[in-house]
Amino acid sequence: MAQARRYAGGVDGNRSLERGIEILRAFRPGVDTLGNGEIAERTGLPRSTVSRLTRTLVNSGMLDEVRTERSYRLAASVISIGHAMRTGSPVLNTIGAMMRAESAKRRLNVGLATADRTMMVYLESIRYSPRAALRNVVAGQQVPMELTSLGRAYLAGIAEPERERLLKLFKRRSTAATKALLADVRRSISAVESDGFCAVSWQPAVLAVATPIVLEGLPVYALNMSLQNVDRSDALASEIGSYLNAFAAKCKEALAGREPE
Amino acid sequence: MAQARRYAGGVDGNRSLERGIEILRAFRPGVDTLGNGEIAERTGLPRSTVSRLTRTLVNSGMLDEVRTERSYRLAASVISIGHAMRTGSPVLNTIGAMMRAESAKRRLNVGLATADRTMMVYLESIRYSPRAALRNVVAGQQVPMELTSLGRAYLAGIAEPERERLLKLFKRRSTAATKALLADVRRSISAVESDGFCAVSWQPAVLAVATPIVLEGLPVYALNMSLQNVDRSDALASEIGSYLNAFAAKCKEALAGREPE
DNA sequence: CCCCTAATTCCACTGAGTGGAAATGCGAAG
DNA sequence: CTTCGCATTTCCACTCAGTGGAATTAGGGG
Repeated sequence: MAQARRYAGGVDGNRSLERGIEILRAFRPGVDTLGNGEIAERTGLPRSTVSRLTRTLVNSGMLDEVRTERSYRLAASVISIGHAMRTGSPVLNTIGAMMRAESAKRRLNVGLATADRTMMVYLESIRYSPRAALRNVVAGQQVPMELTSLGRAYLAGIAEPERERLLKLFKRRSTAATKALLADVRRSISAVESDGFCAVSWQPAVLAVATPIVLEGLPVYALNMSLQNVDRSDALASEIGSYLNAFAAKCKEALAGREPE
Repeated sequence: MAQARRYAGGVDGNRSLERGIEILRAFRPGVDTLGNGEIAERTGLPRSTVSRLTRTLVNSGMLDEVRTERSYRLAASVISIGHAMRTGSPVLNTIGAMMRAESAKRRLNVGLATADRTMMVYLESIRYSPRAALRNVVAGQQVPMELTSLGRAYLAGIAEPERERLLKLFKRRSTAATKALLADVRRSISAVESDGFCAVSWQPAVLAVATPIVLEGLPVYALNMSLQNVDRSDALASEIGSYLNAFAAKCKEALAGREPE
């Protein structure tokens, strides 16, 4: 009776685990609860399978069940694992404090991110604000790779084949202006290669510059500095860029010291 | 040849998914990389199984592989899921800003947490600091349930049978002073029932008071306020406690307004 | 109260997953 | 460069865990 479509993962890869992770991923930022039906829709999995997997995720503490509305939400466990990821990260451990100091010194925002598929994910984002009405740190927030300085610096830092693979994905998803966009992305990558950084303003009146951090045995990271409420100008971009280059050099030095550990 | 011990999960529950989650959990705060061997040791799973599951987790983006040292670390994906959890949380969305305002107004730390097994996990922790040398927000950080005001307030907020189940677990794990400790926990629970809050100083010179937040269709949360560099005094505790009660009432009002949504 | 919708459980089937053994890879020592 | 020793990965035959369509149950609205 079971007409399971043959699993493509082959000998490596565990189908149920993959599917369970897919279910967790179905909870995108902003969604609170999802019912099994919605999950089945979003993931394309059979409803009965979803029913069983969500139950397992509840038992494992990754989901909380909301009996009154027959639905689920991400449980606190996921942020404790996220916290473990951040405290484990040797890069964040080493340069987190430096980033804070630099933000205060230069009076601008400093961020550190790496890639999750086609998005950049902040590991840390320090917002400079003159008054202590500080923002909450947005660790975990995602921004699109192809539109941001962070993402383009990342692209400049990774190996050729992976870069081309990602560029193809952008082509597929952005509806309009693809050609101009891709050219712009490549221009940013060249800028990183020649100047060490690239500058982008994907949000109005925000100027951001970023540079890749490439270290053996670690994913490629991107470090950025940004400033709000300014007009984009090449002079300003290169000023911030020079700060960024200097700071990135200091970071790499610090990281080189503690890496072999 | 395969002599798999019969899976206890029965018809509900997916063994592979459970095991995969166990592997993610093996990365506790502070650990950077783990090899398959270490993971097998920590989880008690067969080495070959671990090998296959870690590969799946890499393919699913939850782990990064460090080829040079044949090991794995948590990938950025886990913090984006964590971020989704935080931005989805209706409680945090509603009272996050209020917490920040309250922290500034009362000049003390304000935190919001819920339970992950026997630990309390901060969803938000706003540290008051007179100078803007603010700390990074420690969302995701865990503190032991039985030793903290947060945890005891949580215990006071949950249903009887679940509470007794947890108390038994504490008995099992704490080596010394169990009896005195449990009595102390029960005293805190009584305090919550009579005064609305409990006060605990589990860290030297830090006074913390907490109160539960119980809402239909949501996990039980605990809200706390704390102050550093003070001596524990009942007068101070009840002063902060009254602030906390007032603030919690305001929070519950705000939450009642937006819950039915 | 009864229908309608959606989630859950049932069930027979089978291939996905298993774990011990063998092979492979990697680093260190000679 | 070769050999040894350890750890990880691959192989493989076996079988039970997992599957998904159908039946059932549970809610919620009229």
